[in-house]
Formats: sequence, structure tokens, C-alpha cells
Amino acid sequence: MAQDSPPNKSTPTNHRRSRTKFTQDQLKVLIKAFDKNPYPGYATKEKLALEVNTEESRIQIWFQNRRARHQKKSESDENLESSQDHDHLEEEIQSREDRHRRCRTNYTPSQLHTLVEAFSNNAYPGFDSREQLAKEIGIPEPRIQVWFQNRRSRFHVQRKREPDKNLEQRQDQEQDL
DNA sequence: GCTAATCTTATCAACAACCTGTTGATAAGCCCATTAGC
Repeated sequence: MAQDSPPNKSTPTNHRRSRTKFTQDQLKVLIKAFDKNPYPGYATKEKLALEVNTEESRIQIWFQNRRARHQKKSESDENLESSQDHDHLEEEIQSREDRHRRCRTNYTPSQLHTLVEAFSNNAYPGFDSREQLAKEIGIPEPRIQVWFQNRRSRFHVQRKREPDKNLEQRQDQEQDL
């Protein structure tokens, strides 16, 4: 059965990915892009990744973290800058055009079998395990990470629903008697 | 202490079949998510 709790800190295979250290030059590029559009689409993130010589997944995480830290500030700024509505409108249009998502990954039955088996052994694989799986089935590691996130989430939802289902079954049985 | 990495939860959206369920991708997180490396 899948491990249904966050990873054990003492488990050696559950290492995190090593921290990315962005240089000042890289940060300059990223901050400029963020100020222009805090919700870049996949194409823009890919372009930025090339420009600052890192992986697209690192760009995605950087934007997520930056939004989390700057959401509050930008909301209050927006109230002060109501005179700049026109500029905001143009940016909004541009950002809407740039919201194309990454293409869906289509897993083959064999790839899914490997993933499901891995999930049943450990629902919280560390970076090394994810990399190993990625190599094994030929899918990028960030996609593996998302697959596990979705699988855990749906696993938790299913588990929450199960008691209700059991209760319904019991009620049905009682009615039959 | 700052911030990259990771987590859960909710939602969007593509896809297979024809309206809806499944599932990959993305966003938010409010006593402003938590964890952990530097």
C-alpha cells in the first residue's frame, strides 16, 4: 500500500532536489519578466529558461514563489496606481495571450504501470527516486513530480469518500432487512 | 532570515466519445501554506 504520509526526514532516498542558486544576472532577467507578466505561459518560461540557462521547471517554481511573496504587495500597489489602468489593460491582454499551457503528457500503459507500482511502494519519492523513474520510463522528472502530486491528491479524495460509501452500503443493507 | 523546494487542495482544460468522467497542468496558500538549505 502507498505510504500515506509526508516523507520521513530520516529516509536517505527522500532527498530534496539541491537548491538552485540564481546569480544576480539571472535574477535581473527573471524579475524584469515577472514585472512584465507574473503569469507567463509555457513558451515564455521555456524562453526564459534558455536565456538564464536553467530548466523550465525551475522557472515555474521561481514564478510560483515570487507570486506568493509579492501578491499582497501588488494588490496594494494596484489601488494606488488606478491612473495607470490603460497600461494594465495592455499588459492583461498580453498576459492572456501568453497563457498557453504546456501540452498534456500522454503516458503509455507501460509507463503508467511503472508509476503506479512506484506509487504503491512510496507515495513520496525523493528527487533521486524521481530521477531514476524519469530515466526508466523516458519522461522528464518534473512531469513525474506532478504525476505523484495528482495521484496523492486523488488518493486522498478517494479515501475521504470511502467512509461515506461504506455508510451508504450499511444503510442499504439495513433497509433490505 | 531568505528563499528554493515541496506539500495539499481546488480548479482549469485536453481528450476520448458526444455529455461527462478522467487526468495532466496550474494556482493559491490569509494568525500572508510548510520545510529545509545556505
